Amino acid sequence: MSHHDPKIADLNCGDCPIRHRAVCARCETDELHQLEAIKYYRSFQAGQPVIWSGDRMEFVASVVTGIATLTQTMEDGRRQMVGLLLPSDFIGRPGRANAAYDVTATTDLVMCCFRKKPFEELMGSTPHIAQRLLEMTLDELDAAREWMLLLGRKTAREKIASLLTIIARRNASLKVVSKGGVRFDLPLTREEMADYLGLTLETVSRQISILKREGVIVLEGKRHVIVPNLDRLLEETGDDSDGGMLN
Amino acid sequence: MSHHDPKIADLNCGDCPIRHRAVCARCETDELHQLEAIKYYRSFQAGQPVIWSGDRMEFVASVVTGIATLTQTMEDGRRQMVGLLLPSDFIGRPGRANAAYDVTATTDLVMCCFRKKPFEELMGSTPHIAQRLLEMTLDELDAAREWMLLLGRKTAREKIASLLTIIARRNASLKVVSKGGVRFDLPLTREEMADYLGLTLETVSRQISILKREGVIVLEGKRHVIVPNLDRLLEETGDDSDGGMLN
DNA sequence: GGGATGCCTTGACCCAGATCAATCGACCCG
DNA sequence: CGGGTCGATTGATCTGGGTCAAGGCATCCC
Repeated sequence: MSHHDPKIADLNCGDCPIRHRAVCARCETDELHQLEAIKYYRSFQAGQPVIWSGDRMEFVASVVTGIATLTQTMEDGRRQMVGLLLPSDFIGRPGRANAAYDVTATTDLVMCCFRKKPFEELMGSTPHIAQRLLEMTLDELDAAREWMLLLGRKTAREKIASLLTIIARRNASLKVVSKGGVRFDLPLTREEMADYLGLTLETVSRQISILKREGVIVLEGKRHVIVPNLDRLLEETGDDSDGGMLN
Repeated sequence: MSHHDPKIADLNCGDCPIRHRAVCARCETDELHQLEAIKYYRSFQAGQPVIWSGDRMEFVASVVTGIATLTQTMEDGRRQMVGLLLPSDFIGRPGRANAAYDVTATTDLVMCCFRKKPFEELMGSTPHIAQRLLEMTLDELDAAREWMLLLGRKTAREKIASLLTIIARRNASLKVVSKGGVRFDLPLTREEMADYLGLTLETVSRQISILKREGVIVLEGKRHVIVPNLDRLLEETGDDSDGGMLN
């Protein structure tokens, strides 16, 4: 990835791919300059840890490119992923000194970081940042609650179908194939999928095989998924079929 | 409850029991007067629905006394509780027209409501409200993520112990008995506990019986719980024993 | 070429928790 | 008082997904 991303360190906020979806989305140009003054980029390779739970956090950040995960671990090693961070998602919590979760880069990752102290000060004087952060946090809360339904009540098959649907929906790099079909790469290993879904990796593997056998999905290698008919996949999620007109 | 709460409708914000923990916690007296001008109280009896998912919501609110629940339901009837709203907790989402969850009063409930439109305007002009709401939303997000770990990875016994611990910790009406022990009333039926924990009501009942048989808890009637040794209960939750020094 | 490693798949078996069903007790009401 | 309702308990049985174990298939490195 980095070899055709030559000068991300010099990236101008105006040209930033997440300019209109990240915490800075609502900022006017002068506010953007203030953020620009305290920002710096950090890159991580796929698989690298970004922070461990309990570590002191000197910064908050936005994901620019790549994918990171938030994970909680119990003493005996049981793990539950509690968040999937895609481009424009926010990492860290203003007003908290230590990380509450393990953060890991699952693909190559570029983050736009702000030192915490100046960011917090800027938030006090720039309502546009605080407003956007509130909005993003409310969205994350909704996503967390949807995930609670999945973890508490869905079957293994429904969990897999739901995860594939979410990746298909949120992933910018997806390609449309034919009418009603899409294709995309899985950004997670089977084990990471299991950690996200509250399953074991064996069950994930088996359910994917079953969906493949039934023609709901087609695999090209282990990671590339083709969904010939997205509606068909949607039926398997257990969710309200009619997209549930919220908002 | 209402017979010794004679004039809640006339309650002055200065005397409000949730004055220092709700959305209004950070407000100065003049800001409080502005909120006071648009507030009104609503009461619900135990068991009454407050709103159904999808309904138009004309207000946002704080829980003043009592307990409400947020629940999601799948078409086939599977239910998952996604939030437990205790006094000072906030209901509704600024900027959203329709409710995303079913809200139900599980005990007699009094809410302090604000019509949505004026509240949103006030939020724009009163950073103290938006700040506090952001803080509360971040706390709820953390709670939701802790619940994701419970739903995805804990055993039935650990789930019950965790729920009892949370109720013991958050419940103001709890009494301390002897050294290291507490007693309190369960605000939920077995079925509601099951909906919260991602279990069936039979499993909830069985696990409670087992904890009782082992002396971890003592029941007085169906609803009143005595925990002779809170540390003992804590050991059963599966959580880090040392309260996990965050923040 | 031939290990070694990482990720994935598949099979055999088992068990925690779901399901189905009967019973109990507290409370209410005619 | 007897019958109905609602919540809770307990038993018997079943099963979805966990656990344990054996390969498979790339990729990498000596």
